[in-house]
Amino acid sequence: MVETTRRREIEDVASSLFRERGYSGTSVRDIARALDIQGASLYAHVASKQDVLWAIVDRMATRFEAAADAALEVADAEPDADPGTRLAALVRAHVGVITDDVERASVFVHEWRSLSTERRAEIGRRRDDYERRVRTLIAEGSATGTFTEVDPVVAAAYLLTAINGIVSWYRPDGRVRPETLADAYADIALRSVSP
Amino acid sequence: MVETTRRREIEDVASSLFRERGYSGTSVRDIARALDIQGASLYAHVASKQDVLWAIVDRMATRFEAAADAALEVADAEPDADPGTRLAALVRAHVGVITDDVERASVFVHEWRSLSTERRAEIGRRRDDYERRVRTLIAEGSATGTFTEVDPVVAAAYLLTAINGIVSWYRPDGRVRPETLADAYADIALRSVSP
DNA sequence: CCTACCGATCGGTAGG
DNA sequence: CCTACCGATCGGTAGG
Repeated sequence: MVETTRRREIEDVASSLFRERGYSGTSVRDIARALDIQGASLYAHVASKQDVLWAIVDRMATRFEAAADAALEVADAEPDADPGTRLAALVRAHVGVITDDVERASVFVHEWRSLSTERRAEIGRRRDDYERRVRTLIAEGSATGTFTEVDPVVAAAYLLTAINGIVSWYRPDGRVRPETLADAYADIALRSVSP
Repeated sequence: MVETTRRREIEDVASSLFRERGYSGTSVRDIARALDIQGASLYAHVASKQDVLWAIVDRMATRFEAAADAALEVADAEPDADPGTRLAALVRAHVGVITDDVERASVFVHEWRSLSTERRAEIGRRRDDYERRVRTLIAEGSATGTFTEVDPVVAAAYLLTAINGIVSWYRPDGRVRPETLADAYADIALRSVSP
């Protein structure tokens, strides 16, 4: 599957450039240059610049969804599963997806606005669904007294923008280890809704 | 000062477009069209597209700095000034600057990367200074036992990305009132570092 | 603030 | 994956 690895290389390079300069600020030639091929040659592998963006964003959306599903499933399997455990598991999973691939994660967080109208709408829906899960989780914790009384909409916005904000500063070769970060963020998040 | 108001109109329109489509995704003609003038006519008022971006970003940087200064000064004047009061005041001030002008704030948060090398470096320094103040505040609270023991770097990153994240979802005509938001955010922020 | 215009670059296609 | 090429648009200038 030469085709597949080349596509992946293109996505890697594009993610990195999109993160640095944005989708509009990155030309097809920029991507090609990073791969040591001619601009027009890129079209042997992709249909359009837009398709590259879509591949990155769609893949990451799926990854976030899957990670949340898996984390909540595990958390629910534990005998002492409460909203706190669930929220911590969700945060840890979300942070893990980001640190595992900051470049694509950054494109997902910031560049989905450059998607074509329909694709943008789809991602908008999926983001809404995801955010709704977080809100529900917080609302449940609030209702049972595990969490303090907060506006779930505001608290979820605070939480999600904080976590997604990792894409703006995290570097894999930096001082902060992924595991440490996941723990610290789960900790802060939990404390921020504690009574 | 006709010149000044026209410049302000240009900045208003540019902020709105830069927020929606990004600096690279916005053309000089887009800005001109929103003002009902010809693309080239814009150059009667501004030297370059880059200068418009700089005007917006520089103005907002100054506003954030001034708001933080004022808030901390007031907080320190109170007899029971402790790190908690100071942090709450800082958060409220920061949120206030954002809700007061989400469009420019959004450009400040997201588009400063499109600044020319030197200007980008200057804003980088000023952002670092600002972030350092937040870290110090958190570290002081940690040391005196007002706050829990946290990594000030990680906690400050969490806090600042959460607050700046307001630019990604806040709408002046939305459900959430600016004052309510400032209170709620100060509350969550304080709780997130409480023992 | 306008018209007329500039060279450079854009995303993408044709045809190998 | 390359060369050659396309029309459209880019930021910006000259000269009123």
